[in-house]
Order: sequence, then C-alpha cells, then structure tokens
Amino acid sequence: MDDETPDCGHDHDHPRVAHEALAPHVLERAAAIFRAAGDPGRLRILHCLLCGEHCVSDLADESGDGLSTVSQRLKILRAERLVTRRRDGKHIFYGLADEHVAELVRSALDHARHDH
Amino acid sequence: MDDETPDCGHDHDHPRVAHEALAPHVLERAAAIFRAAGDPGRLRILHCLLCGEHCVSDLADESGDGLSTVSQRLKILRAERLVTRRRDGKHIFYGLADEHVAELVRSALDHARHDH
DNA sequence: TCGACAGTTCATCATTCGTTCAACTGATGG
DNA sequence: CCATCAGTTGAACGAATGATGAACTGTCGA
Repeated sequence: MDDETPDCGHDHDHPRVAHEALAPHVLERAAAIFRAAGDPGRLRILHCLLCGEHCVSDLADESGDGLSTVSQRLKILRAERLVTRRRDGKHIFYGLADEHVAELVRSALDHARHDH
Repeated sequence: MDDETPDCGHDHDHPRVAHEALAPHVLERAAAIFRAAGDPGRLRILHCLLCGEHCVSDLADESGDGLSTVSQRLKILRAERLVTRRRDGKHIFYGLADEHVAELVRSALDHARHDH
C-alpha cells in the first residue's frame, strides 16, 4: 500500500485518526437507542421504571397522559428492547430490559441535574 | 397527610412508588441530550471525537457529507453542550465536552455492539 | 356468556427534524 | 486590499415523529 496517500484535500496537521471501524449497523442501533430515550414522555417512563415494574395504567396516571399515548411510547421503547413486558392477569407490567439500560438513564439524568 | 389516598383509580397492588421527584427541566434536558445523540450522523461525529479533537473539514471527509451538513450537526451537539469548540487559525476544532459525555457514548456503542 | 376493564392498533394530523444550496463571516497569505 | 480557504447561517422542502380518538383484542368476574 502507498502510505503517502492523504485521505483528504486540505493542508493542516492530521490527528492520527485511529477509530477501530464502527460498523454501520452498530451506529444505527446505538442512535436508535438514544433516539428512543430522547423524548421527555418516554424518558419519564424509563425513569419510573428505574424503581421497578409498573403497569400501563400506573404509568399513564403518573404522567397524566392517556392510555393510548403511553402504550405507543412503550411500543417504541420495546421495539428498541429498552423495556420488557410481562402479563399478569388483566395487567401488563413493563420493566427496564437490563442494568445497562438503567445505568444509561441514571447517567444522563445525573448529568442533566448537575448542569446549570 | 392522608396516607389512605390512592393516586389512581384502579384496583391492583401498587408498587411502592418512590422516585425522588424528577424536575421537569431535568427531564427536558436529559431528553435533549439523548435526542442530540440519537441521530446516526451526529453520533458518528461523537464517535470520531472519542479519539480526540477534529476540525470540521476532517469530520466532513470522514463521513462523506458536506461541510454545511456537518456544521449543522455540530451546531446541535454544541447547543446541548456535548462538544466544545476551539479556533486555531483557519480551522475550528471540536472535541467532546467532558469525560461524562465520552462515557455515555462509549456505553451506548458497547451496548449496541453486544446485542444481536 | 356478557359486560367491564386493561391494553393495543390504526389512521390522521400537526409538528419537528435533517439535508441541502446559496449567501454570508472571518482569518490568512500574497 | 483582495482572493481564498474554513466554517456558519438561513430558507426551503420532504421525511419522520408524536399525540389522539375510535375500533379492536384479550382477560376476568358475575
């Protein structure tokens, strides 16, 4: 290979770029996770779930939004596998998918708190 | 206070809800952070910045997008204070705002990688 | 089996978002 | 001072998103 080939057409010092290749589907997936959490309504749900499972009605009550609205939000969170679902009689309980997700949410919330 | 007052109108066991109150502006802020990171184009930039500062032209070259497009993306990332800006002669160098942001990005990228 | 309750899905509609081109600012070098 | 390189900003436009009411599914108690 020719190591004199510049990747780009301008003239300054180049940082020794060394990102281990980022697969496109990983990029998409990670962005999708952020996007799912990036809505106040959905993030509020994730926050509620930090302290344990909740059923849809409870989540609706706590946010003051309609059942349908909350259900749609949960659908998106579930599509990105941020939450799990469990049926118990008439109720369906949602919870955070894993501790990794919980950490991500706590982390951003903390960052947002200590940041004026 | 009356501890017999139920918050909601339905009939099952209630989880002992104990979220320390989540201030609305904290919710908004955290959601805004996630939202800013929740676009593949912007997340790619954040990923590039994980290994140090880059100028706008380099970021444009690495993604294959136009200068204007990249500049717009950086504007959003900067509005959410995820990146910092530094002028050096003709070039403007961007970098991650702090280690906390770096950790958030690494964390989501890792999660996305180990998740098929 | 019927009715009520818990949730989901569907279609619609207004809003927000992301990209792009063109015009602009600002620093550097001749 | 002027040309050029580096980057920003603004407007326009199509695509994606989020909320909502109505209709639907599924479970339980009487």
